[in-house]
Amino acid sequence: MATPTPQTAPTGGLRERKKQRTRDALIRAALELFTEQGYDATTVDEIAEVVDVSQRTYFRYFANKEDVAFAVQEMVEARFLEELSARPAAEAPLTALRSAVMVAWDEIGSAIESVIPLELHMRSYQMIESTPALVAVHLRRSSELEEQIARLIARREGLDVDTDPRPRVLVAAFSGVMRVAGKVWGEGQDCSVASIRELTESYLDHIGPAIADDWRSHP
Amino acid sequence: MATPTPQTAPTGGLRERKKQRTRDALIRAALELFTEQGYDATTVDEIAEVVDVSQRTYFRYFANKEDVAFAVQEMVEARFLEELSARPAAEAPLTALRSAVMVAWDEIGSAIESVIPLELHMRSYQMIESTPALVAVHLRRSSELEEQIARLIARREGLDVDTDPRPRVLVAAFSGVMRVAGKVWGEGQDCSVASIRELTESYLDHIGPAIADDWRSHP
DNA sequence: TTGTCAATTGTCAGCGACTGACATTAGCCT
DNA sequence: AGGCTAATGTCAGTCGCTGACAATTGACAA
Repeated sequence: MATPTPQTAPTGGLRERKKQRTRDALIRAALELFTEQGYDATTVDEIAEVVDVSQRTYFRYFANKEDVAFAVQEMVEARFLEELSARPAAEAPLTALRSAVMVAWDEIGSAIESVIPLELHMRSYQMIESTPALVAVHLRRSSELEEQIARLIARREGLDVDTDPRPRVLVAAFSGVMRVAGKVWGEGQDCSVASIRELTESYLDHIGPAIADDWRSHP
Repeated sequence: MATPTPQTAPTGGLRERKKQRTRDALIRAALELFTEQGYDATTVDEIAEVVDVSQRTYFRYFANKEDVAFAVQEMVEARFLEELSARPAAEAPLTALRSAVMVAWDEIGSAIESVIPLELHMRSYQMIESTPALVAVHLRRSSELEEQIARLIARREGLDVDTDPRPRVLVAAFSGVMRVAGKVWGEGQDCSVASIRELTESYLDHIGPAIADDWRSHP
């Protein structure tokens, strides 16, 4: 109580660095095992053994077996939110979302590399999309992110999310499209960053026309 | 091999009726326990005990603890798909989706009552929305439904889902909006069927305007 | 009715995810 | 060096879930 708020050493301590290393090692080991032998065929004990820690320690870093698969995604999402907050207020909502995604895709690469090889991350993404248990978690996480995005958009436009349905509706539509783009990408061959960037861009361009009623007159 | 395909009695057998009764009893018991004490606080053994069957038998009817919570939803979804297939080809895609939802909402009530009280189903829906593990499963199920809907829409319009992105994009946007409507309803007070019907209708009306760029000029 | 066949269920053993409790180790700070 | 506390290991136990095998029970023909 009387301590000057020591607060677990800001950054410099050996302890902190060691913890970070263990965490990164767990992520790397987990993703490697998941992508090689499959998620279900991998046990938490295996992951812990590779990193040479006890199973109990794994569960002190990650709440469950699934969470470790999304540790990198979490970084990406945080990056996207930052980018969205930084978009000029003059941009229309959908435009701001689109721009933020594009900028984020260009910048996250290096951030990811600091934890795991980018190629491993790409393979992990596809692994998630083809593992029912992880698809479910991924969707839930996405919907939580949507709520945050909706609130950001509402703030930009000076609206209240609980009164005006447009922020949530727009974000719901936007996210749905993003998800489909990611899914289609995962099913395709080209697993490069450029590929998903293009696909995303193309799909976002279709959102307007798809809502319009007369598909037959605009083929 | 030489048998004239007996195939587990079409409908009339005592065996079939008994199975159906057990299944319904499991659903009812599970939903009652889930809504009363919470999903996590309920064990599969408890559910089985109420129905007076072994835990093993429960798992012969449902693949896991989560599935039983969505047994009724499954009926509703099947009903919606039927309704959508029956919409006249002249209707525009988004219009057909909207109409199918509305008609489905008006008709499923009685079908649900044949298994569990409608009020229990409504409470279950809110229970699902407030249980992270179930939210995840719900979203995954929804996304699988989306794929089916997209293919239906594509067929209506004579398109190929793998070539033309519009069916999936539209359905993604549509489903996102539906989900938000359901979520907002779950958080509100009025848990009647009429209430969710109206909310859905209203939210679907906003999808067009929300995509448009100039929110500030149309408050 | 009775006996045979197949479907349903119960029992049991066991794995893997996860958690609380407590002992042990190891960075940190004076 | 020595005490403090955070991080880790160990252990026991619960719960979800599954395979294997035995017991029961409806279905159907002789």
